[in-house]
Amino acid sequence: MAAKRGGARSNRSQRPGQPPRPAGEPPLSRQRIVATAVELLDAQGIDGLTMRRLADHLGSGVMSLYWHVDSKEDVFDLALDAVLEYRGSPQEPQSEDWRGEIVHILEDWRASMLSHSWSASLLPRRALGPNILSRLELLGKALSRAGVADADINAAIWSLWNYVMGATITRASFDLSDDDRAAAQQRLTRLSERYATIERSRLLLDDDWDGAFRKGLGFLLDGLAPG
Amino acid sequence: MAAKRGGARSNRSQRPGQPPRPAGEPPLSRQRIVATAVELLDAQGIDGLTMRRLADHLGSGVMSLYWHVDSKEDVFDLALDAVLEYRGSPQEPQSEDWRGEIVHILEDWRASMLSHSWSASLLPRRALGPNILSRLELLGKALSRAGVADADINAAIWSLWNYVMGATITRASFDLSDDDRAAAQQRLTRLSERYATIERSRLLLDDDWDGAFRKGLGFLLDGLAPG
DNA sequence: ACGCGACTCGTACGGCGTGCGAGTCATCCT
DNA sequence: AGGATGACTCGCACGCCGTACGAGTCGCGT
Repeated sequence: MAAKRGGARSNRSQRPGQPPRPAGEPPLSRQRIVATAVELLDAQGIDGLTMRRLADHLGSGVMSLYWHVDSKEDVFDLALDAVLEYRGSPQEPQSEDWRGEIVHILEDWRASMLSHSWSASLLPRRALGPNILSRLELLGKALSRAGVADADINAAIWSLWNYVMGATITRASFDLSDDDRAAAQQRLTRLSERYATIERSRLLLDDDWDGAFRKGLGFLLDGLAPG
Repeated sequence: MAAKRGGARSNRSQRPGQPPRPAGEPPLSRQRIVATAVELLDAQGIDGLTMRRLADHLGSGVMSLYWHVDSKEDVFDLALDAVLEYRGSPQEPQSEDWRGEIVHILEDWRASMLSHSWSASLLPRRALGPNILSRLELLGKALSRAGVADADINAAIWSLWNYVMGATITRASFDLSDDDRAAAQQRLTRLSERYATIERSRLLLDDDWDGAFRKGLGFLLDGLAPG
């Protein structure tokens, strides 16, 4: 009763005969809306997505969107899950190199999110879509094969999830402000008595994000499955 | 030139003689604005903070706020940093239990953010305020004392930061949806062939967040400073 | 012929952040 | 004393937002 219509739209294409579309635009559909939303988000960031702009890009009226989606929140959810689809190696390698496999899963995850940088700051407040769950499942399987005790599996999964989320979100948000970071480091230097250690290590200037990600992930995996 | 006035407001209280305030409200000030913003955020969440509401609670006109802050973004920044102030143990323990110390720093950090749950989803897109830097400095010192090599210090700091951020953000966002999680787990069960592993481990039902946080942190520290 | 469901969309409402410029009042300079 | 200055407050108005509502179109089953 809340919305005009509950959840399951998408009776797409059950249209029996081809309805001759004039020429201009293909018909509106959930998929087309989501795809366009992702484009817009990629191009303009989170604030760049408005229902009006979305409708413009689709060549439709604003309110038509609401037949296919429940709300703008809904659009965010769909766009996020769409972007996080996992195209893993097609033939399950099932190798014994569980560590390499886990690293691969997580690096791919991070890469997916970083190539749509809005997704990092979006994910925290959204539900887990099916594509996210698939990734978690994959991770769980790999950990299990790696010999992590059943009792530790959940903690292990969450640890890795936490690490990846934190790293990705941090990376995505620092990315934007390149000379801000230089400025910040300078501020540190000026106050070097208060921030001696991180000033010395040049924490804010270090920009080998990928290396740092791998290194930290290595530490974590060392702890998770020693030997 | 961008804003009417750059950064350094805050010539507060340099007023020579007490200007006799009538009785009603104390004068507007950056501090009062930030404090009220935090109250509002705590009570109503991120969307609950609007400039109009903020002004109402302060008993002032909306536009008066803009004398003291640059923009709503500015208010967010200030509120975030205010909430993340570290009130550590007053007498630096300087103990040899570096591990306990690190755990304490990070648990306190997490607790600070969780007690203002909006902060978790806000932090990703903001600059590092002085209070955040202080915490990083503390962490760096402790790691250094723990014997982490200079070359690894940055990676270690970021690893712990990532872990804490990820864990906190995840916790804060899952918190809100308690039976959503039950529903999600049920969905898993229905599709148990696709999600066998995480269904079996009851990943989505496990709600010992604090325990999982400590456990995962333990893993990471094991990897960071073995022995 | 007619109703019905799927779908589209114009209008309108209430709320938002904030630019602008006018108003108040204590202080300082002459 | 008189005027200028600067700190601060605030009402108005603009353009944008998400979306409730209800009217309109069109192909189909009867």
